[in-house]
Amino acid sequence: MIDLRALRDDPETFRASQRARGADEHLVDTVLDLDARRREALAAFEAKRAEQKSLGRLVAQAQGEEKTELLARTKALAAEVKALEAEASELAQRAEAAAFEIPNLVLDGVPAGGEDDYAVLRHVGTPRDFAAEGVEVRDHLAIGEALRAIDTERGAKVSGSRFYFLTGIGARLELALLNAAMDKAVAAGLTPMITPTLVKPEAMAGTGFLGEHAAEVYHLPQDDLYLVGTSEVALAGYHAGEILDLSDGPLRYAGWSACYRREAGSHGRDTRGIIRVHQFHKVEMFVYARPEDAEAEHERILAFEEEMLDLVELPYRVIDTAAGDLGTSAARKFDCEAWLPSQERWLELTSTSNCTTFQARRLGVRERTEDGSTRIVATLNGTLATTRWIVALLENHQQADGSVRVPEGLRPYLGGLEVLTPVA
RNA sequence: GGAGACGUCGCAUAGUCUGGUCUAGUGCGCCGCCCUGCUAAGGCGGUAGGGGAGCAAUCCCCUCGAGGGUUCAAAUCCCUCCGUCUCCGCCA
Repeated sequence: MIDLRALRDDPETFRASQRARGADEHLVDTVLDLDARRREALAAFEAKRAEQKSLGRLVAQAQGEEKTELLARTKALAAEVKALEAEASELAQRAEAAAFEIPNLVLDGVPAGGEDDYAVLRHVGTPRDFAAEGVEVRDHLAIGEALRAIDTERGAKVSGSRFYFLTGIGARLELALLNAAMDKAVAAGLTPMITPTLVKPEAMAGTGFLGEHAAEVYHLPQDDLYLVGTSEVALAGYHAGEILDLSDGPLRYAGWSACYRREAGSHGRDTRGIIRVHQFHKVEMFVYARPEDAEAEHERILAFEEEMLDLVELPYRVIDTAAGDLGTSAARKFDCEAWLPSQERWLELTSTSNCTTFQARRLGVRERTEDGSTRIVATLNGTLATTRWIVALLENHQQADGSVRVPEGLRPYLGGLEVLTPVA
């Protein structure tokens, strides 16, 4: 939810933001108009309501004929009040619905344009030259099957396409990655959390996932609950409706959860292996910060992600996502993409969004300021590890003999194992 | 799954039966001031959130778990939902 008062004060900034996203800028004027009408209707209702209340007080004290007469007046008033209230609340709903359509205001410096208009901020590490090494590149599924680590056939048998089993060393590898991520989070001062994966509509809507991406989300109609696509949803809802004390710095969490995605719009994309699946695990960072600290905190989260990528020794690049490719809630987003040797392209492994006050406004998360008043906080999120990392790990560390080298940072989580060897 | 009790402005509690000076009282906590060698005690005052109008002082509206309803008028009566607790059943 955008800041209506800010939109009223400076609509041009919002129009510019809409243009950068390739979204409809006239929506701003629709909201402006509805908001003006809403306030007008509200003032009319409130004036009439005040009259009704003061008259009501007289009724309580009056006796006999005077009372009868007052009752007649106040009875007529009641009908007017009811009508004005209905009008005001209808306009309030329409204004809010329109305001909900406007995605978050993009930050200065975010590249304009769509999916392909990202800016590459830097490259870290160098992809291996497999040809020079004499290694015939195999993709993660071929490697994973040889290691008896990934079983997509039985995943499909049990649950359908885009499901899989991680077996043996595959299961251990995922646990190793996620445990390493959790340890990293704890060392960095984040509070580890294991979160619900079924949430109420309010939590889902509050994080902005029921807008244009509603088709991506699993819904259980019998219980009106949603399966989360990320623990961000639960962690954002965690402090919903609360007034926080951020005087000792931001509140930083790391949520471990299963994630569920329908992948409704991605038929035919990444159908092989476990790159794009319906269910996976993730350790997600989530931060509540003061609005003026949000950009610094965003850099901090990005730094944690990069440290994690360094730990597993993956070559990657960092991109600054273009406005049109931002989620509804995000004002800026940095992705880290690891090199995928089998396809010779970059694969998103982490994504960190600065949602400024957009999510917190919907969810009613505020802080108590020095002067005793309250104001909306900023929220940020970022990936620390997911099941998908296994893909990049297997491919980048594969060796000529079909084995896979375990990066040193991960060895303590695999009982010191240095090499994953194919099962004969 | 069944039966019952409960949900009030940070915390605790009054108010609900019997609708109207409830414009939600009181205690604790917190903040300011006074008193006072210091501290404690005591005294006085202030202490929820959201929204609207206004240059401002200020005024008004909404919120007593949430949403509806009845009524001239709802914390109070009725309905639905959510949550907490107790007991029973069922399952671990």
